[in-house]
Amino acid sequence: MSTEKRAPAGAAVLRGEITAAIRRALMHELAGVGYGRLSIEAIARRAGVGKTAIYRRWNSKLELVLDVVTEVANRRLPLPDTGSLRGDLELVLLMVAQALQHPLASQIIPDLLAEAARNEQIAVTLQRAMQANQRVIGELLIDRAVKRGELAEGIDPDTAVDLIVGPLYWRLVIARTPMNEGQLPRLTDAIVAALQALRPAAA
Amino acid sequence: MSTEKRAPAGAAVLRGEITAAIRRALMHELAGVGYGRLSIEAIARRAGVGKTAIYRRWNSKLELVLDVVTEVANRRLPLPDTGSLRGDLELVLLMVAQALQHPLASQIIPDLLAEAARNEQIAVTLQRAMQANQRVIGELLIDRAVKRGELAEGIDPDTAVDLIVGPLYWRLVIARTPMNEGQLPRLTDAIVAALQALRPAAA
DNA sequence: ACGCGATGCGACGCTCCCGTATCGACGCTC
DNA sequence: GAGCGTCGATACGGGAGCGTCGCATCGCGT
Repeated sequence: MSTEKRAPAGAAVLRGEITAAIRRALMHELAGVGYGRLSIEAIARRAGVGKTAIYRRWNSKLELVLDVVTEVANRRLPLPDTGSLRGDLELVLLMVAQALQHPLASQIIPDLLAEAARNEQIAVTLQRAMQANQRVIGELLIDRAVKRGELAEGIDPDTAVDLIVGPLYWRLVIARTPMNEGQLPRLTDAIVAALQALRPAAA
Repeated sequence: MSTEKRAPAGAAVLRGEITAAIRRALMHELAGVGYGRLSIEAIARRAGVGKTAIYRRWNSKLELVLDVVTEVANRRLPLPDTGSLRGDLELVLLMVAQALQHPLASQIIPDLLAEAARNEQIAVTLQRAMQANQRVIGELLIDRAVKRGELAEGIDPDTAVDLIVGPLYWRLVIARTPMNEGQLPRLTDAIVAALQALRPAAA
C-alpha cells in the first residue's frame, strides 16, 4: 500500500499519475491547514480526484501521511568530505538552512513534530527519518573530525547534534528570523568552538 | 474581554472560578488535540460549563487562545545574577529545561508555533511573548557578561540567543531525547565556548 | 472484438461542531 | 424583598467531513 502497484495479474491498475497528484495535494494541504484539520475531501478536491481514489490506496489519513513522509524523508542527502570540520559543518548548516527555508517544509515539519507529541506512530516515523539524517551528521561529520584530531574522542554524539542543528532550527523555524549575510559563517565558527569545548561523557 | 471583569454597576458578574475552569480546560484540550482540532464544545464539556459561558467571555476560538497564551507568557521569570556567565547560563538552561519538560507546555508550545506559521495573529502574539523572554537573556545575561569582560562587545544578540536556546529546544521538544545526568553542565560549557568564539558582526 | 474487473466520481446517511436563541434557576446588589 | 445578569442545559439550522455504495467508463488479456 505504500509503493506503486504494478500489474498484479491481468487486470486494471492504479494509475500512477493519480497517486502522484494525491501526494502533491497532500503536501500542500498539510502545509496549508496542518495535520489536525487535514481532510480527505480537501485533498481529493485539490488533487482533482474522487475520494475513492484515495481510500483505495490508503486505509486512513494517518497511513497516507506516514507513507508520504517516509517517502520524502528517505531521500538521502550526500555529505562530501571538505577536509576540515569547519568546512563540513558549514556545508551541513547551509544544506539544513536551505531545507528549512523551503516554504512547504517550513510549515509541514513543525506541524508534524507537534502532532508527533500526541501520535505515537507519527513520532516513530519521524524519529526514524531524523535518525537517518542525524547518523549522517554523527557518523560522518563528527567521526571524521575525531579521526582528523579536530575533536576529542568519546564526544557525546547526541549533544553534538543538538549543538549543530538546534540553533539553526530555532532561528529559522521557531523564531522565524531571517539569516543575514555573514551570520552563517559566524554561527559555524561558534559551533566549532562549542564542539571542541564539549568534554567527553566520561570526564 | 481579556482580563477579569469587576462589578460594572449593580449586577451579577462573570464568575471567576468559571473563567479559570475554562482556561484550564483550554490548556488541556490544546495539549490533547491541538489548535487545529480545538472545539468550543469540547472545552465547555471538559470545563463542565455551557458553551454560553465561553461565548460570553470571548468572541472566537482565536481570541480565547490568544488571551490565555498572553496571560501565561506574561509570567516573568526572574534571573538572579550568579556572578559569572557560566553560572547565569546554567541557571537559564535549567529553567528553560524545566519549562520545556512540563507535560502541557511540551505539547502546546510546538503546536502553537506550528500554527503560527499560518496564522498571523498567533505569530505576533508568540513573537511578543518570546521577545520578552529573549530580552531577559539578551539584555541581562549577555550584557552582564560583556560588562564583566567575559564576552566581546558588539556580539550579535540574535545569534547568541539561538546558540543558547536552540540546542535545548531541539533536544527536549524536537528530538524528545531525555537529558542524562551531567549533560546539562557539559552543554553549558560548550555554549559558553560558542559564545566566546562568536565574533562581533563588524568583524 | 469482447468481456471482466478495477477505476474515477458523485451521492448517500451519519456524525460532529458552529454560533445563536431560549428557558428556568440561582446569586448578588440595591 | 425585588430585579438584574449569569449560570447550565437544550434546541436549532447550517456547514463540513466521514466512510460506503452504485454507476458508467476504461484498460487489459483472451
